[in-house]
Amino acid sequence: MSTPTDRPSICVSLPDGRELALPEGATAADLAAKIGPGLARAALAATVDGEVRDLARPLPDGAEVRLLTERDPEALGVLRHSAAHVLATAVRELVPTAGIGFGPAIDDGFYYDFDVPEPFTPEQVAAIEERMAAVIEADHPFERQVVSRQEACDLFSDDPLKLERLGEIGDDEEITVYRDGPFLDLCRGPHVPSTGRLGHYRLLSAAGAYWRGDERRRMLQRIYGTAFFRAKDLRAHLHRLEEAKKRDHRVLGKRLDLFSVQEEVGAGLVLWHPHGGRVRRIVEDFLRESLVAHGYELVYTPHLASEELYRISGHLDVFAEDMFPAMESGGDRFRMKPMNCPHHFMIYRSQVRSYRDLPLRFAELGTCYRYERSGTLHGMLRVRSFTQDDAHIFIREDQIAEEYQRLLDLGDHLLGVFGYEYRVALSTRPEKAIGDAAVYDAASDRLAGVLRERGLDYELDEGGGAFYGPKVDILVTDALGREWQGGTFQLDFLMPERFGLEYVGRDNRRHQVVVVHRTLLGSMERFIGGLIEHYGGAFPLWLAPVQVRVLPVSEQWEGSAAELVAQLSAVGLRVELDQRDTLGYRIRAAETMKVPYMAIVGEREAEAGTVAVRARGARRKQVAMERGEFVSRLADEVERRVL
RNA sequence: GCUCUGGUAGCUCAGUGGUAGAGCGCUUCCUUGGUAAGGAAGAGGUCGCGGGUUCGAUCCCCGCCCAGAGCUCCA
Repeated sequence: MSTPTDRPSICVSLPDGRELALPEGATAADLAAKIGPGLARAALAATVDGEVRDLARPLPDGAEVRLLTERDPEALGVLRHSAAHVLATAVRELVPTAGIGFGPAIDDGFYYDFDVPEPFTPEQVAAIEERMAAVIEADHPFERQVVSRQEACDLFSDDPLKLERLGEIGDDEEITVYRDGPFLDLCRGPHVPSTGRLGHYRLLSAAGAYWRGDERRRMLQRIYGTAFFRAKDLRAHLHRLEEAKKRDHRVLGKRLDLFSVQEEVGAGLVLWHPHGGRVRRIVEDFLRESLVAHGYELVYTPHLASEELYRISGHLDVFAEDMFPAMESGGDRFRMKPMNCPHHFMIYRSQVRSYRDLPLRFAELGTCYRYERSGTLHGMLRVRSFTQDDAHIFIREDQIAEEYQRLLDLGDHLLGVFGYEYRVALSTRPEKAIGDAAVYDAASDRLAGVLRERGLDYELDEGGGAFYGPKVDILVTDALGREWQGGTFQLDFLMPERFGLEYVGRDNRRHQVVVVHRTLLGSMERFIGGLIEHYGGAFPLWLAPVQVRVLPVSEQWEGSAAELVAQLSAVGLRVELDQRDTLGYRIRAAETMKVPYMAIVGEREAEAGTVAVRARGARRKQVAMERGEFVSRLADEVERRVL
């Protein structure tokens, strides 16, 4: 389409379907200006036919253009990537010899990797952050320039990291550099129009990171930061980080006396203290009860096995590094078990199974041992000895869909009780898959069908499945909005073959079973570590290690208080009598230990046969209650597992 | 495993080349207290472990162990 003017023009379309004519060479910024001065000020970047671009780039004729302001989620990534450049600008000004790695935007902010002789000190990071303010103040425009390979090589001749990256850019790709004031970077962009658009940012930490994420290569120094459009959002983010620190299960685990990890015992080996043990036992009891109700058989298997077992499973070849070394005894070699699967397979194999027996569901709270690398250990969340809520389900191929329905029912029930939101992901056949691709894909399709049927808006991870079968993952979101692995249901077509797991069909022939490996909570360690953070240590009544503290106002009322303790214990409540020091002191102690209820007994209560009930966090808003009513209310709250 | 930082009383931490301190907690005594710390006294330490330097090391140096942040890894 051409217009009868002497200036050639282009036409672009907007998200609302409107079309606008612009002079040839007009940029997205020009477009914004044409639409209105407000948008011209607010625009940060644009999507052009779906690709995010700088505002300053000329628009192609016929493009679909969407102008991005701080309201668009894509804009935040652009802002953060630009913040990374500002960070690098500041670093270069303070340390001119610093080599420049990569500086991407990430989920919660951005980072930049620098090649410097010494790690950054906290003082340096503070100085860099201050320097960034000057770069922003200067309001340098981000200038994009397309250069030839030779020009780029010349520009970055003293920066080997950039030259290496340059070498990887194909001849068919455009090489672009971006400049903001003194800083020039090899970068694909896009960026906000100028450094002045950065407002609310914070540098968070500095630590080593391998160049290209490869542990065989040199270590660079990475600085992490975050940036937002609004001060409020930055504040909220920093607050969330603070909150996460306060909820750290390692800190709470110590303060609430739940667990410890001690040098003399060994790294990654968790000791469950009595109160942690109570929480675990309650979770386990609830889990076992749910499993039995869902048709599982509970099995038990030893903590170690002959190495031969792992030779059959094939794990010895692939995962020997991650297993504890062998123990020799009487000429046999034994290993601490790194997983329960082979043991359960041996139980399955111990007799001839009929198609009528299937599905067969073996569940075990199975303790496993894996020699995780020292740097990966983390409180209860990454350990070397852990108890999986493991199960192996043996089914016929035609039972896949129904079994996954049951699994999702069970998962939904369990996670709901703990107050977790979750989402689901399906991982399908990777390149390296073994066996019949058609069988794999048919199974994936069936799983997808199940998820659709349940109305689940699942995420598809194409090619993310294991080489032996597709899987469905449950990803839970905790109270702070963080995501955890919340269960995985893994189909396996390989192990049945390796172990010869068969059933006799209606046709009186042997057929291979299909195995589902599944865990719902993961491991007791990881799950309860996660629960501690989810609840911030304030467990709901049904899980709380101590549910009630009875506090006599003075020694005089101890007898009456003891009667109440007996009444509460009689219905199975976990109750303590606290008779130390002053009442104020004991209230403070109960709050600190996050005990759900305080039951106070003084003259008034002793005489009236009542109790003054103060709930955790309720300050002075306490209520007087008949004792019987108090007991039955708590019993009911436990029974219904109120959150 | 790698880089950096750290390890002092049960906990949180201060401190020093001449064998060590606080607060909380614990024990005992006084107080019998009505809603987030009443008062006093006392006990409690191989200053992570092993070497080295030094007249002398908790402190300086080396190795190891453990922890933290990040990287890498996670059947």
